Amino acid sequence: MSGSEEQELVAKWRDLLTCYNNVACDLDRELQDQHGLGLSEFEALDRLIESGQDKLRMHELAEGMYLSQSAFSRTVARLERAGLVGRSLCMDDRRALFVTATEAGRSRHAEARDTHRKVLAHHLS
Amino acid sequence: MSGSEEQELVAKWRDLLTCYNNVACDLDRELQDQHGLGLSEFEALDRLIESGQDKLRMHELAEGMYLSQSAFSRTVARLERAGLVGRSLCMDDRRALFVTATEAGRSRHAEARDTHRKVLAHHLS
DNA sequence: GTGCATTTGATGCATATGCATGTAACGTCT
DNA sequence: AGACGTTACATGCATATGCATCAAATGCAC
Repeated sequence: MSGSEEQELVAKWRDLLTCYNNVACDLDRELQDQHGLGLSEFEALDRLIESGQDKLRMHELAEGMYLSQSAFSRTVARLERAGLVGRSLCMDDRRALFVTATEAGRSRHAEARDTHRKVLAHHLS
Repeated sequence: MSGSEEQELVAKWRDLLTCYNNVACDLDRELQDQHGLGLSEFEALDRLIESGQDKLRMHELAEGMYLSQSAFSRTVARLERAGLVGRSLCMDDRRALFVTATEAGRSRHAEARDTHRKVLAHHLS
């Protein structure tokens, strides 16, 4: 790999690093301040509701998410503690858990969605 | 903002989120395992050495970095504890501190640089 | 069926982070 | 010179994260 290719690669990475942190930090702060939701909590809730499914297995919801399994587990636990999702046993496979958005979860998500989109538009347009 | 524009925006954000986390997580793990350096520590050391300056004020080094002031302060503190940088008083402005890479810092950086570039190339090419 | 690897989710632990705040030095204005 | 706002760093605190590990249920080979 040539020196200039390296430089390009590093520059690309630093852009990614900076851009991500700007957006993530701002997004997390806004969501937290205005809706009491962390970034990961919103992401999980958003994906759950946008899936159109009434309930998803933990594993299905975790799929495509950027978190480690443990961090995801705790994220859902926080959502549950906040009353925004519920968990129920899956009879087909008793290792698995279903996650469902509660009514409170749906309305919180609806409120937060505007903030989310606004911050994204501000940074990524 | 139309629905499809929103979708596009969200998709863009999720790509960024996923991509960043993949690279950052992998990079941090490799740097930590192979060289005992965290991602932020490497970034700080890299920027210090690449600057070509013998010493930089904390504030100058922090500039353009993605961390909060407190996180940056602790990152440099870790580098110092590891013997990879030194800090010295700035006589012009006694609030400021100079940061300098030690010999150990320079050689550690040289070792880690390959790993860094390799991981970046693997993810961003 | 039995044994064993695999899968699913939770948890202990160490650590990095952001926010708020503290401290000291600087600059300015009067 | 004195008062006051600003700047440069450090630190207390709460929290989110990853890794390793654990427990339980499942599947698979025999």
